[in-house]
Amino acid sequence: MSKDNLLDAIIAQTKLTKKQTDKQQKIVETAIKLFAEKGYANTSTSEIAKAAMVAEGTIFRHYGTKDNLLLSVILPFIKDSIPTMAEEVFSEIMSKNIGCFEDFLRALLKNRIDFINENKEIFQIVVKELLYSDELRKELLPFFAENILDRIIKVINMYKERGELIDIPSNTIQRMIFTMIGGYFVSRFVLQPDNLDLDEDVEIETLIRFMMDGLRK
Amino acid sequence: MSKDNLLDAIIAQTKLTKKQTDKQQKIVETAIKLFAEKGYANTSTSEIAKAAMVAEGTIFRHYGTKDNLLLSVILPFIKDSIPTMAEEVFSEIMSKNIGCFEDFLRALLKNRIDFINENKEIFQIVVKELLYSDELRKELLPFFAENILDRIIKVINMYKERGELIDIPSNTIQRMIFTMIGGYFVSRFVLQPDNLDLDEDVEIETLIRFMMDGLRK
DNA sequence: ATAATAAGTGAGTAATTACTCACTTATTAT
DNA sequence: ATAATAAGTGAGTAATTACTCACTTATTAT
Repeated sequence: MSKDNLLDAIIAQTKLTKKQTDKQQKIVETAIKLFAEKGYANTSTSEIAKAAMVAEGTIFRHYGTKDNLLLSVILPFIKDSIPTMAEEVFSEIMSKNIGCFEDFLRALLKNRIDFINENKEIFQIVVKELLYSDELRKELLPFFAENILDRIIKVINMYKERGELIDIPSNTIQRMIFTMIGGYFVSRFVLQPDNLDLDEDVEIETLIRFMMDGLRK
Repeated sequence: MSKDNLLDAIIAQTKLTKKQTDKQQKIVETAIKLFAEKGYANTSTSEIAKAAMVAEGTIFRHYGTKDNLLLSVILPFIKDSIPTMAEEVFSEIMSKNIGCFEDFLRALLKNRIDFINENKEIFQIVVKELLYSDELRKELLPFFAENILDRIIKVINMYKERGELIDIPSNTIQRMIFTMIGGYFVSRFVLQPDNLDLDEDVEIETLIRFMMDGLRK
C-alpha cells in the first residue's frame, strides 16, 4: 500500500529528522490531548487549531488530512516504541538475571506500566480507535503480533522446559497472559484513569499471584 | 436527574407497553446495526433514515435527539437484561445444584456467552461507547456494580467459607474474575468478532483452568 | 544580500450534520 | 361516522465539518 509508505515517510520525518516546528509540535500535542479526551471522531480540526493557537490551514499544510494527523500521532508511538520495548524488556530481563517466571512477569508488568504512564493519552487514543476502526485493527494487531508474540512464546517455552509452567500450548498461555494484562491496563488507564487510591506494588503482586496460582486454595 | 426519568419513560414505553410501530422497530434495528458497525459518532441520522427506509423526521418524532436514540438502544438492554440475568444466573446456579466454584464459573461463563451471542451488536456498541463517553461510563458502571458486584461477592464469600478459594479479599477475587472474563469477551466479541475457528468448550475450560489454578506447574 | 523554499495564514467552499415544522396520512376512541 | 390524537413526511435551516488556495512571512542555501 502507498499508505504505508506515506506513513513511514511521516515517521521518518517526524522522529528521525526531528525538524518539527514549534507549531507542528503544538498541533500534535493538542491533538493528542483532545483525541484522548473526546475521541477522534468528536474532535474537529478547527477545535485543534484553536486550542493549539494555530491557523487551521497549518494543520492541513503539514498533515494533509485529519486521518493523517491521527496516524501521525499513533504510528510513531507504536512503530517506534513496540520494537524498542521488545528489545529492551527481553534482553534486559532475560539475559542479565534469569529469575523465575514470576520475576519475568513482574519485570514485564512494571516496565509496561511505566511506559503507559509516560504515554497515557496516546494509549487511550490507541485503545479507543482500535475498537472504532477496523482498518487500524487490521494494521496494528498483526504488527503487534509479529513483534511481540514470537518473543513471548520463546520465553514461555524456555520456562516450560525448566518445568516452571503448566503443560498446555504456549500460545494458550500467551493468550491468557495478554487477556489478563490487557484487561488490567484498559481498566486502569482507560476506564478509570483518575483512580488515585491504588497501591501499585500491591496490584502488581496480586495480578502475578493470580496468574501464577489462580484462585483455588 | 430528569434525564433518567426520561429514559425510564422510554424504557417503559419501549419494552413494557410494546406499542412499537413497524417503523420504530426498523429504526432501532437499523441503528443497532450501524452503530455497532461504524460507531455512534460515525453514523448519521440521515444514514439511519435511508437504511431504515424511513423519513429522517420520523426518527426525531420518536426519539427527539440522536443521543436519545443511542440510549434507547443501549439502556433497555442494560437495565432490563442485567438485573434479569443476575436473578437468573444466581438463583438457578446457586440454589439448584451447588457444585464447586469451578462449576459456578462454568455456568456463569456459558450463560453470559449465550447472552452476548444473542446480543452481539449491542454488546459491541456498549463497549465502544463505554470507552468513548465518560457520561455513559458514569451512569452504567455504578448501575452494573450495584446489581452484580454484591451478588458475586456473596458467592465468593460462600465458597471461601467452604475453603475452596484463596484467602485474599473477596473484592480482589471479584476484580480478577471480571478483568479476565471482560478481557476475554472484548477480545472475542469486539476485537475479532468473525473468528470462526474456536472450540467454545475448549476455550471455556482453558479460561476456568487458568482462573482456578494459574500457570504454575 | 538575494533568491528559493518552506511554514504559516485565514477567508472561502461544498458537503454534511442534527434537528424543525407545517403539513398529510393512519390509528384510536367515541 | 366523526373527531381527536398519534405517526409519518420531506423540504428547509443554521451550524459545523474537513479541506483549499492565493497570499504573506520566516527560514535556509548561495
